[in-house]
Amino acid sequence: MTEPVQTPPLRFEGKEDVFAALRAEGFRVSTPCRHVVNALFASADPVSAQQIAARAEIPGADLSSVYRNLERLENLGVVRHVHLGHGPSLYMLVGSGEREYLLCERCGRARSLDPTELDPIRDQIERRFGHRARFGHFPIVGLCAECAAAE
Amino acid sequence: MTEPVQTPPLRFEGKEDVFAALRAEGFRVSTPCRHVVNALFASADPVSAQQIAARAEIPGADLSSVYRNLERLENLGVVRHVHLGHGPSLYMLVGSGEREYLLCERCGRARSLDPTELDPIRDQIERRFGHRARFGHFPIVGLCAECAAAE
DNA sequence: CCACAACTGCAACAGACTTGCAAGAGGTGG
DNA sequence: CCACCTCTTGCAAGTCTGTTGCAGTTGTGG
Repeated sequence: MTEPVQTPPLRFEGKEDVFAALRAEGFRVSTPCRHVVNALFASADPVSAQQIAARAEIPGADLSSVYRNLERLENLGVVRHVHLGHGPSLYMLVGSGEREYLLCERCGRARSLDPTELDPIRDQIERRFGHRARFGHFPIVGLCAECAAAE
Repeated sequence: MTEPVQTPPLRFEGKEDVFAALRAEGFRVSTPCRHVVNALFASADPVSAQQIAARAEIPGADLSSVYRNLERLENLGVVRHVHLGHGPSLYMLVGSGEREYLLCERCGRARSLDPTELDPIRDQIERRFGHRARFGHFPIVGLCAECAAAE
């Protein structure tokens, strides 16, 4: 009925791992589900639910099913979404373990980082302001090197 | 017709400065406009358009007018808005000059900073990743000291 | 291959804006 | 101080993103 709570630290090397994890939790691997997972594995950049639904692969993919599958995958720890301010949420694979992101507000590309890479920055912010930054859910928005050069 | 492009580096010490700036740009200072400016000056924390419209001060304040005024004020450089992920955009006074914000995703409070305070952090990010972070439009989201302690 | 709960697809709904337009009201010139 | 002109308003309708209810369909364990 409701989604299960949390996942053990799983690793997802490929689609089959994701499907296996879903089945292990009692979820079913349906056609729309496969479609969403395929879309996520097919794109290096974060994608919106609209973009997933619009893929040629399955013409009649229903948006609500896409959202429901994304939500499930997010609960499973396979997917994360970020908010770029305006526009829809963008979904991306977490891969294995926690990731944090530098998001370019111009080209929309996300650069994935190991959280330890941002620890010095997080520490510096906490030391100075007592604010514990969480870049996992809300990435560091700005301009990537290319877009900054093009400004 | 359309909003003018950008503003010179103005300082807004109080409501009257804002009204004067509006008039100087050819805009009119109407009742809903005053209402929005009053609401912004009355609140230390960022507020949503809904909250502004709902103020007791003027019962029949129309949401679309609030949005239109906020947009104008933002073009004028008086107001900035931030996205807390879910929920509506939150609007706040820029005050004088640029500001950057630490936003608590739990209590919604924004801590206003002088941009120079974040320069070391911005520099460190740029040095390591070539990513030019812009915290003005999208603040650093995380937990403020109190909420972090309560976790 | 069966049964049955987990999904799907559809349609309606919700929240946050946005837009079109006729009516109304700042404010400036006379 | 009044008239006029244009900027603004208020309302209604529309858009966009996402959510929910429900009847029908379909994976899956047995």
